Amino acid sequence: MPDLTRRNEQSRRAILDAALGLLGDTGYAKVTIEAIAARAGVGKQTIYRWWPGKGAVILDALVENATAVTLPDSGDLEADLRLVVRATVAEFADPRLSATTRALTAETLADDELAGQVRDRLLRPQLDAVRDRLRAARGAGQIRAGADLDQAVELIFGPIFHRWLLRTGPLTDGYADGLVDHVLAAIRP
Amino acid sequence: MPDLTRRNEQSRRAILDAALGLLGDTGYAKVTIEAIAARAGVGKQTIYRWWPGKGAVILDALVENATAVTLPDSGDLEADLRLVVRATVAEFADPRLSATTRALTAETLADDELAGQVRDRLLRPQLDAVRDRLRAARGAGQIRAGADLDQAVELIFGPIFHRWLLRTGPLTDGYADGLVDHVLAAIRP
Amino acid sequence: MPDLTRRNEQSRRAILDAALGLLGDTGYAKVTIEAIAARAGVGKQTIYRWWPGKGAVILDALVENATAVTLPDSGDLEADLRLVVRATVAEFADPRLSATTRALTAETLADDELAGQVRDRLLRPQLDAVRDRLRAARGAGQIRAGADLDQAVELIFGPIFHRWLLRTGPLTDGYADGLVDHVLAAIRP
Amino acid sequence: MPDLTRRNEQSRRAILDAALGLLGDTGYAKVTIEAIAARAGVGKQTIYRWWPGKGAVILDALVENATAVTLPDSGDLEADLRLVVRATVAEFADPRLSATTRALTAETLADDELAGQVRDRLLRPQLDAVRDRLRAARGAGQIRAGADLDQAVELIFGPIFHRWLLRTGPLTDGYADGLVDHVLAAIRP
DNA sequence: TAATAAGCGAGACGGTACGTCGGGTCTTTGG
DNA sequence: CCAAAGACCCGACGTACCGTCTCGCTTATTA
Repeated sequence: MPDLTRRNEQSRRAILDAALGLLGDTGYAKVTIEAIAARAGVGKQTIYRWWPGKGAVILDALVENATAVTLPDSGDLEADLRLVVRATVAEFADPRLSATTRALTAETLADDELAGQVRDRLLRPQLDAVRDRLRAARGAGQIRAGADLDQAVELIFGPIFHRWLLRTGPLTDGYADGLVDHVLAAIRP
Repeated sequence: MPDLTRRNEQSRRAILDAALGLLGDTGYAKVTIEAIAARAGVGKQTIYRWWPGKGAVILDALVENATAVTLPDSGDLEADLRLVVRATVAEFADPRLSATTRALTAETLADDELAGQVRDRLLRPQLDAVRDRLRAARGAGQIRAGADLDQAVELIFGPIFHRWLLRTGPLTDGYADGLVDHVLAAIRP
Repeated sequence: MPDLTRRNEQSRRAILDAALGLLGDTGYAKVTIEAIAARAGVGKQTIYRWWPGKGAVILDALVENATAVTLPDSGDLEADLRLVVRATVAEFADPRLSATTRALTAETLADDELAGQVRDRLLRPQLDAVRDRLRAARGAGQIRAGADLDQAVELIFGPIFHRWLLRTGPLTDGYADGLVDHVLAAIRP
Repeated sequence: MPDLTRRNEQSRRAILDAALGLLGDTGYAKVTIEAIAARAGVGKQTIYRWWPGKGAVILDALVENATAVTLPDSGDLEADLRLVVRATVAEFADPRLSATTRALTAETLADDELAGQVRDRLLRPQLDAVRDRLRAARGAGQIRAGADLDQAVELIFGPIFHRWLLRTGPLTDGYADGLVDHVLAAIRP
């Protein structure tokens, strides 16, 4: 196994940048290990040495660029939720960002190990942030005492994901607000 | 464009059966056009003549085998919903059925045209059946008058999809029931 | 076996014309049974019903269009030979005519039966005409009494074929005349 | 363009050997790039990387195995020529060797570039050796001073080729000797 | 003058090979 | 000993033709 201390940081960055660049420029189908290597000016082996496959590279690239998610706690649960949900919906609606998610989801479907990594390293922070905000709201009595917070979180993000994958409707602020309304109705005391 | 009347029904069936068989026996990665053709005892061209790609073949195979979905209307909305949701959750939990869904979802991510077909021909009937049941319930005053039924439907299926894709929790009857509770809470008067 | 009396003359002509047309227009590589059928506005089966393969079609087309060869007998053997040899050389030098010969030769290399047909139906008349002229010359004492006329004929056409296939030199009147000189030197008394 | 220094010599040899082996064992029609690759235990790409097509592979194989041709100069031109011509005729008569020549000739007919290569790399040495011997003979006054040596060479090999392609007669020692007689008669002083 | 048989255009069919692409591994050469 | 470069074996891609096989339709005998 390779010695992490000898890893070339320049190559690492070039590979991650190339992966994201290709995703944005040419679409998911054209993103191959060979293309990443070529765009990064790197040998294929240098990719295989440090990552198990294309999906892992993309995941690393996204995790690297992901900004820490922190939900505001203004005291007004509805307003706070509206903020995250609108942001999330906008992200899925953006073709650029959507492309990377699409790519990663595709890899995920054929690779259980990767699926776990994506869940834990990329999505969990986001989901946990929302759950923590809900927990605070529950403490404040704005939510039913017995409400299952994990399920509440999925009640928010599941429909977005569903609508994005199936294109069953628009991904707009209006949609986001409606979703928040429904979810709140489900968990309020 | 090929003349539909001259199509060989035997080959058509053999191809769809081969596609499903391979998905069940060897897993998604091994399902290639070449393998389907070989297993069906058919020339590759016969597949390309009638389908644009692997995804379309799988879709046709699933649509062909799909049983018409009809929701019971026992008058008890909660009981009726519990039934569908439990069934859906069980389907996603079953490794065999899950494999085909996984395969189709992967193709979907790289092919917008196919995505639309999957939505309209495979999922819509299921989603519409649920929506119709909800409409009846709304007529009976069991649901808020102003409730958005489409969003309600997504509120049900979205979380299941999400949990299935991300493996964030078990897909059990208990989960199904909890989900129904939440959704009902969101849309009841 | 097909009934010759019911053969459609129009189709037969269309096929032969299409074969020659394709050879002239698109080059040998593009001449396929499918292309011939398409250009002739004919079903593939109509070709396979009457000919064993592409080579046989081309052969028939050439035989049909071939003009009867008759060598003049002016009494002057050298002049008479010069005439045929110049004509033959010119034929091989012409890109259009050369293309069909090339195609036929290629088929010949993979099909012994066809090779015999080409020899007997297409070339023999030409070769025999020259041999007959030589026989007359031998009678007139212009050629050695014991000369092998068949070999003499090959001595004329062999080098032309060789030079044409291998492109070892130009195919001009000058070349033709030089060849005649050499051959005559070989067989004169 | 590929880097010649990195070429795998083992693969190269295996490919050439496989090509010749297939030609000998199964006949020309079965010699495909796929078959060569399979028999050589090599990826198809490795063939396409280094050769433009089947013909070029066969040519290389033949050139590699060709023994340097050197004509003896015993002082007796007739005896020396008889030797080469008999050997050449025997080569064309041998079904094994004939098969490769047939294959190469067929490729040649559809590929001008290859035709030039065959001429220059495979046949020229043979032809030049004979021409050199003739030149020596001319120096010794055994041949007409003004004789065109190139044409003389074609006068020898052309008829052999012609007879081989058209199967107009047997390829025996007797034929070879008769041919030498005629050619010598044509160029003697 | 029907009926019946063949040829016909069309093109789907099971195949084989094509030439290309990308996967993941291995090797060479140079910091 | 990492990294670039890229050759290697492999497997699948989508395409082109092969030669065979139905399909209806037309066209000529034969009853």
